[in-house]
Amino acid sequence: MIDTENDALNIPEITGIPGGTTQEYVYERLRNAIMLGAITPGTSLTMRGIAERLGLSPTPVREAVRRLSSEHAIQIKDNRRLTVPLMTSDRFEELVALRIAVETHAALRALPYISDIVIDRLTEIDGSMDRFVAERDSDQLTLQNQAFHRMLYSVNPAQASLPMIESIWLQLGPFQRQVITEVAEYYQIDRHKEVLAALSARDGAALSAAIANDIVDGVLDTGRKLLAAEAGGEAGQP
Amino acid sequence: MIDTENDALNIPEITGIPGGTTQEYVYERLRNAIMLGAITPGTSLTMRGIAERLGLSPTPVREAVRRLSSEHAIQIKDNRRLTVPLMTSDRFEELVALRIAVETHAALRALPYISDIVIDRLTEIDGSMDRFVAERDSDQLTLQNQAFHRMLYSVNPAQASLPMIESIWLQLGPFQRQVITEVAEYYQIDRHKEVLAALSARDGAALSAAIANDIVDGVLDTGRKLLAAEAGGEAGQP
DNA sequence: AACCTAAAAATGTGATACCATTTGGGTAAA
DNA sequence: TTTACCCAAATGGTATCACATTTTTAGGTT
Repeated sequence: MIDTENDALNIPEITGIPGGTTQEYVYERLRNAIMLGAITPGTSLTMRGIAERLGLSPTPVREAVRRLSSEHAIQIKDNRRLTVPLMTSDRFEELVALRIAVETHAALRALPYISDIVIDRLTEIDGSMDRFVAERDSDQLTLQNQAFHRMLYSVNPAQASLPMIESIWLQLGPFQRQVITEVAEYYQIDRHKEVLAALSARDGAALSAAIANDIVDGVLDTGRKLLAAEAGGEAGQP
Repeated sequence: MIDTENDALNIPEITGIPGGTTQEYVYERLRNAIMLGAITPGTSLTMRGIAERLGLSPTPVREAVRRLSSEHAIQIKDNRRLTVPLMTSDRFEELVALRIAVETHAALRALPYISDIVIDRLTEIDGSMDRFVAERDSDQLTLQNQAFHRMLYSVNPAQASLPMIESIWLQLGPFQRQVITEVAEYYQIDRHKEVLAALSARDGAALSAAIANDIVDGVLDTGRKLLAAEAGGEAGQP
């Protein structure tokens, strides 16, 4: 019975959150597992199962699960079963549209605070992404891609939208990774370069368009293909 | 010592969440308290204090507090003290701008699904708001205003932005209520009527503008005045 | 053989107990 | 009077325990 959970939880150990609580550790570990697709959407888990698997008491696990549930990363079904929600075509389109809306907004709000130093750092991250593309390291690619966007939006000192953006990333998570894995070569048409150019020119309209293009090219198009393939090969939804 | 907490927690009893867990009850009750401004921003609370005040064990309280903390409705300071974050001018501007961005987006995504039945229901809610304006019942006014927006966005069956919108409401919460209380008469210039007109005409641009105007008139302008007054009379931030 | 039923195992939830850490206040010294 | 320090009280965190519900299994009935 718990064997299925064993399968779903063979997560790379978190490298060690320094002064964190156990509950934080569980949260980060589950979050990573979801992001990296280590928990196949649809498989059912139990809190006690996770606790036993991690050698912990149910208490901190329950808190972590509830947090993830309130971020819509985990579904608590009516019968006490936990699952990572399956992605449907409608939900996917909605999440991507929302991501574009919020991220272009965040980018525009960050633009007034952009400095050359920040542009340099962003360029650096973008450069490291090129290397990871060459090495086909999709985990690091995902990580650096997120770092790029996060740094851009965080330039705004009153930043309020980042938590929501991260929540969208999490919901799009298992998918986004799959997408990047399958079509890593796309990244050679690097939309981040357009973002950097728009930042240098302090051009809001161009920035907005570049962010939207980055999301569309990086997630939307390929995500649609994947969903279509899934629907063809195997029924994703009953 | 707990007297301060007593002061801050004289919350109207939740009218009874039917089959909910204790943790859910605490969450809803604290959430309401924050929304209605029953917890003065800045006053420090403790988990055990809240638990004792509510006659519960610390366990469900901690879970509820953590959830609220991850929604940025409660701040967990470094010294184990819980506070509702103080509103600053920058943060306020940022939250309102974000609210406009996300809510106009949500409205536009809902527009294709609008039916005459929905318009009727929205009109009904708007009518009840008029009555509450006359009665100066600002709590019900807040509630109905939220119901109006929530119903509009929920027409979209793949809705994904509502949780984020509610999170923004929560962060804006104590403030928003104060605003509505002070300037309830504003609502006679009813922007909701413009929203309804745009919906009837299935006019996206007009809808977007009407939602933005509703937020600007209802929150932004008066919120700015309030912040200015606070800054003048008493230092809100050191 | 199919279906209903009863017993047994397991699950989520909340209270309690225990521990390490922090806080606060009062005493002692300057 | 002020300042440094120390000890008791309180706090957050986790594990364990107890309980009500649910799920699963086994058995018996039609």
